[in-house]
Amino acid sequence: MIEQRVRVRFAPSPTGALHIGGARTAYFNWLFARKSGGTFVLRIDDTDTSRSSEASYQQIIDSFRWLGLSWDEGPEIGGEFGPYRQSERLALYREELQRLLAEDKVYPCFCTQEQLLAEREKAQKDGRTPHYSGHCRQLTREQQEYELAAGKTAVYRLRAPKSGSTVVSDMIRGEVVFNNEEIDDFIVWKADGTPTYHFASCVDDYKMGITHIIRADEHLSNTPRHIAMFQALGAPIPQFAHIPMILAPDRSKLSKRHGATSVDEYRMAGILPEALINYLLLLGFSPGEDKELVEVEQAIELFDLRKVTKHAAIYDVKKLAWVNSHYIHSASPDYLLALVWEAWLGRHWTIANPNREQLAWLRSVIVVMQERSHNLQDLQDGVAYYFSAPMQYDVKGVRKHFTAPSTQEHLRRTADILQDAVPFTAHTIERVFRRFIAQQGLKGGELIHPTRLSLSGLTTGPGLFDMMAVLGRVECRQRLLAAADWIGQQVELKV
RNA sequence: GGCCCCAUGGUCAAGUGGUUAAGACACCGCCCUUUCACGGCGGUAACGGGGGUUCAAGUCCCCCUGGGGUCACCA
Repeated sequence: MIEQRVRVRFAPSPTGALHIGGARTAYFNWLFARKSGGTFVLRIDDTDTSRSSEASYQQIIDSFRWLGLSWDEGPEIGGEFGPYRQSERLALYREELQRLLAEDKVYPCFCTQEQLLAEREKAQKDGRTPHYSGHCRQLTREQQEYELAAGKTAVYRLRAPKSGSTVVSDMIRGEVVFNNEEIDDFIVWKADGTPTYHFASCVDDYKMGITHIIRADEHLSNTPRHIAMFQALGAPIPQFAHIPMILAPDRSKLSKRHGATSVDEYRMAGILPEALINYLLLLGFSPGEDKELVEVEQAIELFDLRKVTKHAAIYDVKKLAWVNSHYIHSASPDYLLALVWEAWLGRHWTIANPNREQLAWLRSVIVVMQERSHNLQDLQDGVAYYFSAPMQYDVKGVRKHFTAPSTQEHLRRTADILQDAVPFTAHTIERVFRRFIAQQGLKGGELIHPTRLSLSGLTTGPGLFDMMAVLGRVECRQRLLAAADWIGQQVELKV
């Protein structure tokens, strides 16, 4: 037996954003291809022109690039089996349809939608599977010609096997047997002159030499249809692997009401692509050796389709958040700075072409904040006070740290002693601070907390002295005096 | 409704006839500490139910229950 080069594909339809379930399916395909030295094909299933849109096509492409899922053949880059958008392959489908028609493997059907609907409803009522009756299956060539000549519009159906059984050999589930009576003569060609998904997909898999079809569980029931389709086409039957679905926390199908469901939404929520792809790997697969944090390179090594679970997984945003914070913490400051750059620029926190010194300072803001950031948002919204003095002070903080009678005076004194910290580093600042605390007979927190609140307006944040070093002496002094003034005003207002 | 798939803690998930039933997230407690995080230590928590097979069943078989999918001129 000749060992065949692995060729897999992911075929999204551009009717919306790339779903995380789709992203995981794509990733598993990609991993399988990379691991086996095979080819990963990206194909766009846009036969449904009314629902497909250029915008969502673009969004899907962007999501793939963002996730780092590169394709070996597909839109934008081409390949020897192109084109890779089904809307551009119509002539090919038509050709295959003609062939199948000539071989009598497909036949025209003139039943109206009303007839079919009635049939279906009756079957439903009688407790039978709502299948096509086969009304037009018996039509002779002459009868077909007659109807066509009369100008009747036709759809085309596959002459599916009516007896025996079809065995789906699935790499994850083993052998799944379907009774062929369950497969009806499904439509392969619509009245509007375009192929259905089942037809286009199988023709493409055949023509593109796809060896393994790795797709979501929901297609398992469709597989005997596809096998019948491949047989009609005279195509080899690919290997199948149906991976379990991703469910919402209430075990229902994931939908908008469950929050973020698309790759794009996670990107906008400040999730790193490395984190999302890592989390996706953990859904339905266990890398083994108690590994949870697995980067792409290692994932390629560890991935094994046969070890994919059989049951659906519920996605857990908390764990995603944990994975994400790991990647945020271990990322290089420059990388993170690049990621927040646009946002910072938009807020005028930085300029388009900073000099070396300015860049170093921006980096220091990242450095001091990244350890306690869990996502990119934290690095965008949580760093405002480095760029401008706080507009207000945390209410609870004020009650707790600004109410002692001596606070106002302590803050002014602190502003003064900062002159002694030379150079102005976390180390020297702390030394000056500790000395002052000792002189005044204070407890550390009695000075540290009011200072933090004065400088950032917040009660939480990085180590105070690190934060002060980043802010700089002048800024610290101004903010401390401003806070002291503010406290003074509050006292007057009360009186 | 017919057919198909699935079933270990709240969630992800090891486990392939003999284990004190891993680990991670989350949660709780303690420690570290100027705050918040991080980190460290510890804890609560699971084989859906019922029948078999076997010396022995989370692991094999059957039934039930539950969940999911599919049966379109959507993909």
